[in-house]
Amino acid sequence: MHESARPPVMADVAARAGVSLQTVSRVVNGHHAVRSDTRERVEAAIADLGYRVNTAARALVTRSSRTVGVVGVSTAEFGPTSALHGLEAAARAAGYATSVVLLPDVDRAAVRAAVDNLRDLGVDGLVVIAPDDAAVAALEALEASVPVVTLEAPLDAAVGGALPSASVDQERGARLAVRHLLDLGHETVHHLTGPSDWLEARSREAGWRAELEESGARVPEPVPGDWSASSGHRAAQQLVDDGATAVLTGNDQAAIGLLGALWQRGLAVPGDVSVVGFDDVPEAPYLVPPLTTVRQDFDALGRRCLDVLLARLRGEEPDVQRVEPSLVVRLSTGPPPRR
Amino acid sequence: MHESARPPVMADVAARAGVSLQTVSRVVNGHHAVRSDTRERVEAAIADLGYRVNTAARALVTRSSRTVGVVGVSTAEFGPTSALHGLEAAARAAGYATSVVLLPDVDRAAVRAAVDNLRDLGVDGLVVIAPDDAAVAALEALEASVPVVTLEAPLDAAVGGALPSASVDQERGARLAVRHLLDLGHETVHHLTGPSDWLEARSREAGWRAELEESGARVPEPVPGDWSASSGHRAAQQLVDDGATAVLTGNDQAAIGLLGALWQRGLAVPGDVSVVGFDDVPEAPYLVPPLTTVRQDFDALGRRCLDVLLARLRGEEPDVQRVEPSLVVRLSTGPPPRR
DNA sequence: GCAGCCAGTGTGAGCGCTCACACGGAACGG
DNA sequence: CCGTTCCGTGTGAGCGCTCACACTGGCTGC
Repeated sequence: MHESARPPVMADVAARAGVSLQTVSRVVNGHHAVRSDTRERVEAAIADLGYRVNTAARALVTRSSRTVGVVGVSTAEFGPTSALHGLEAAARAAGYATSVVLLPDVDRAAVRAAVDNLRDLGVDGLVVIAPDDAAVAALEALEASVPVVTLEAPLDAAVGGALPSASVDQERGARLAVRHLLDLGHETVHHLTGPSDWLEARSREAGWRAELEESGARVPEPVPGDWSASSGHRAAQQLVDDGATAVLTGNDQAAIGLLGALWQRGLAVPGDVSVVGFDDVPEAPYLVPPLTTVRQDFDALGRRCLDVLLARLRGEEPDVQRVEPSLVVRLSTGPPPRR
Repeated sequence: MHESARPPVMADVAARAGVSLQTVSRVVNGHHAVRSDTRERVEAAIADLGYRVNTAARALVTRSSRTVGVVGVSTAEFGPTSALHGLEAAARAAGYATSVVLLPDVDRAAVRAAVDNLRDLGVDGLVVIAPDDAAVAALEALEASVPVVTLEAPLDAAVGGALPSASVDQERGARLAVRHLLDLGHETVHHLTGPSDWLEARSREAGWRAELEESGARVPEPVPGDWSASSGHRAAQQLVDDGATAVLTGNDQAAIGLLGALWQRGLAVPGDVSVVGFDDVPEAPYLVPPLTTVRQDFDALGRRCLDVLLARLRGEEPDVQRVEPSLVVRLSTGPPPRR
């Protein structure tokens, strides 16, 4: 390692190895047409000098920054966070850097601004982990300028042209949960929804409704929630008033809130009310009582999502990737109370 | 907006506005020495053409990418995640992009590789949200090459040269919790620690110990944990065997695990055992029972951390930033059981 | 035996921008 | 009325790299 004011550039390496710039470039980029002793000489020079390629210069000429941009929601929720982790790991493995913009509010203007930020950075592709209507709407227009993939915006989204995406089969997850509860003997299953402008929330609700209808069970009015524990807490009263014996919540956070509220009212879970969450957060097995929930592999989802993006960057028309959810039965579900 | 194969460049704008390249550059960079009608003409041309500056070209010549790199741990935990959100928001507000590397394992080699990745990207500065010993050790050597700031690695860290940092006063937080429990009448307070190679965990333990000692209370053997709910769950038996009546856990996740385990054993909280967490995750008020915990403002922490980094980029020697924690008393703490 | 080929290397140009500097002209003092 | 200052603008060079192409020499093929 030499210490000098200016970091070494390719020309320094070329001079030291006694070759041309072009040859150094070939070595750096793993080009095959280089004799192996030449390659070794260049590699030695690179190591001696502590040379590192200048990404800005490379990006300028190749018009590619080998960076993917991620637009996400600024919540510390388990799902989006884990998906980001999976995505970043996959991107890094594929030689891409990851630039993020985390939005507190996912309105149309904010998404648009975030996308512009990222585009100015020269990202090769974009992933949006915020599949609510505003985000999707903001995305539709600019599809042409840079490849965009969404996480959790299924093909059947009611909005115009389908964006390529990776998603968990939410509908199936919800059906699994409803089936489980009906099989336990519950007459019907109540649903505490996620925010209705989220595609995921709508898919879960659709699955819940479909499974109930197909089983000939009454479909109770869904109770609106917003993913948060506090919304689960607030919803408890209405669910109790409705005489719910089984509740499918939009996610585990909401289930936690509901569990807390039921406990405060002296209601037993699952004795009086069975509760199923959605996500399987790491704490789920340790809640009081341990939570039955629909497990989603967010990490895999993030990886899949990157696969879709890379396929698009290669010019392919990738399929929508589906990740299968599964039901994890713990102690928060049981037979309905006897009348 | 004109559609064309090549996106417009500065020269196109210059031609359209009838000025030189340099003048366009001045307008784009908000330079003052431009007559206002010239500026308006240039701005109109920019808007017409849909021109956007090419960051790669700018970075090449300015040797600054206006990007900060963040190295974090790949856990969906509330603290690091929220800090990242705060950091990114602050960076964006300051006109910086944020590139992340999220590591599943924070060993020395991984941190080094992550830092190299980010450095190759040309980041102006680096934030490390993974203040365990391995990370700090990996950081020490390269301090010179790029400004580094750590989140949660306090000045008094036992390791060599202090890195600039922003951190919550963990010791004070732990003292607050211990004080609260002693005031309730507990003879002493047990501690379920975080991983011992984490600086935060050690600070919390130090605060816990100091407060006990200063109060003349017995200092029980701390029980080792790793931040996870499952470690809290596992620790329950030992704590019960030790006759603990009050436990301070390393974080809220561990508290959740402990709460679950106590419930399974039929022990009442706070009747038999009082529990205090650390972090104040959004679910804390809804746990069974609602959790008394030490609140940390991670979002503010992230913002502060970026302030420190920006100060360093301006060439200042910033102070270590401290964020004050506070105790949030809920229902998981009460007087000790009567004998 | 010479056209043809390919592996291995070098050459020149240029990606889009900012920097240091040069330059003309209005404003101002003496 | 001329030197000095400033404002507004333009000029040339060059950041570090990759691209398309040109070149060399040893090899195959008929």
